[in-house]
Amino acid sequence: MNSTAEIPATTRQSERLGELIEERIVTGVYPPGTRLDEQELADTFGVSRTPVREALIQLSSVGLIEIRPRRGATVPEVGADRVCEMFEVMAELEAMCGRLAARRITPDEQIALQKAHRACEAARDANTPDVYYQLNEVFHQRIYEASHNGFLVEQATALHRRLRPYRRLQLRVRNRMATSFNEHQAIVDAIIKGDSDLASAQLRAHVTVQGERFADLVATLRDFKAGT
Amino acid sequence: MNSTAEIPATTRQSERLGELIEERIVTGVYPPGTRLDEQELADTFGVSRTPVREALIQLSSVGLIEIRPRRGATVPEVGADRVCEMFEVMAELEAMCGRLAARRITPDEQIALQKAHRACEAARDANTPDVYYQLNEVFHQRIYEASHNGFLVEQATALHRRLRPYRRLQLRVRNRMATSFNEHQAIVDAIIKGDSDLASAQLRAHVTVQGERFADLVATLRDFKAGT
DNA sequence: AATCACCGTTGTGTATACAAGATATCAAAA
DNA sequence: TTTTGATATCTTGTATACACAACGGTGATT
Repeated sequence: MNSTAEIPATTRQSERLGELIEERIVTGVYPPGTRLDEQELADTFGVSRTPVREALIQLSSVGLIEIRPRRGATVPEVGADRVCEMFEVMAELEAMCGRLAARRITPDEQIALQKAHRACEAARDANTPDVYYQLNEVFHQRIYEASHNGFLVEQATALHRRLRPYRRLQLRVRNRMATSFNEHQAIVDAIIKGDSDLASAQLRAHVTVQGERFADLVATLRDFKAGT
Repeated sequence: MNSTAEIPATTRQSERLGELIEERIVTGVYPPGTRLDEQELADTFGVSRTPVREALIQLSSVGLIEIRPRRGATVPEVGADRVCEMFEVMAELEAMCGRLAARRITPDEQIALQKAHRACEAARDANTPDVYYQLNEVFHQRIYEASHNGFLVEQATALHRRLRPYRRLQLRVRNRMATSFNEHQAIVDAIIKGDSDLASAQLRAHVTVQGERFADLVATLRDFKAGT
């Protein structure tokens, strides 16, 4: 598909380390509030402190961890309100992707988009939330690409990645797959039709509900906690 | 103004180094295509290679430089189309700020915004483009803050910073200050009025013209080059 | 004469050593 | 008993040393 596939075959350990640590953060192995000791990480991964430091600095500048001078790195307690803010921005980025995609999508990309969409449908019918979750990412990625704005694709992808753990929480919400798929359908229709305003609005709403669902979930958890 | 002013008084040399190098990149001291030799930078700033490397990695993950494994860091040739893409995204981010600001701005922030606006007016009347340029940044920052979305503020500020050198090119375009100020006026009116759609549209247009102006400038330069 | 291979140099990637600040512990005094 | 102060330890920040890959040049071979 993408003939400009770049396989840099990075020799930098710090890059690989960054991914490993990021993985452990988003999967909850290093929950919020965790102190990331450099020596400890170095021992864990069998390398020296140097690549670990480089990885931490990179993660820090992406916003995944916080580094306070002379006090080390910690996984930040991402406040629920913060996450909501991020969903708010995500909604707008996706809306922008949709708006541009409706105007710029090529025939090939239309096919790819519908293919991804039908794959989601299959996952819905099979009632396999995990698969649907995966395919959903592909679906959105297709829309990003159809915007024909490389910088936007990067930004949207990055934020999407960062929000992944919070989106994951909603996997098994009642009727989530069916609702999501119907929203996707409307989005695809709008894009194919070339209705940029509609596509934009649909996508914004689609993502915004996720943010609201997250807020609901947090509120529920808080009440639950308070109840005990 | 902001009582939560955080002055971390960073002890990390790499952080300061990052800013210094960034400064030199955006001001053209290290023009696109420059090879950034680690030892050379270390000597220049009187430190060892370690902090230099950390600074470079940070700049790399922000996208300001490119690091290819075993081949060192270079200042990328940011294609004109790439910059246009970034302006396109910037326009959308600013539009979002305006939309939210129109709904959420507080009385205090209204005052601050109008104050920044009047400062711009003074610079326009004094016909001092450099001052106007500075105050223009403050003006936009006020709008960001009025969106009451901290994450959005960060994203918008970061991209604004990154686009600064390209915006600077347009400083002395004919009537730029007067036009810009009039656009600002419309934006302020829309925000104060609470008309989020209008504020959003005005801001999007305001930034979009900057991107188009940049494109025009590039086209002109290309023609000029071809002519010689 | 042109091309390819080998070797030397240069510079990145990693490890270790050292310096300085921050935290923790323990003791002493209020 | 609590609080404060001093010291010890631990961790980060920086420098230096070493290993290895990439680039360039020179020489030999076709």
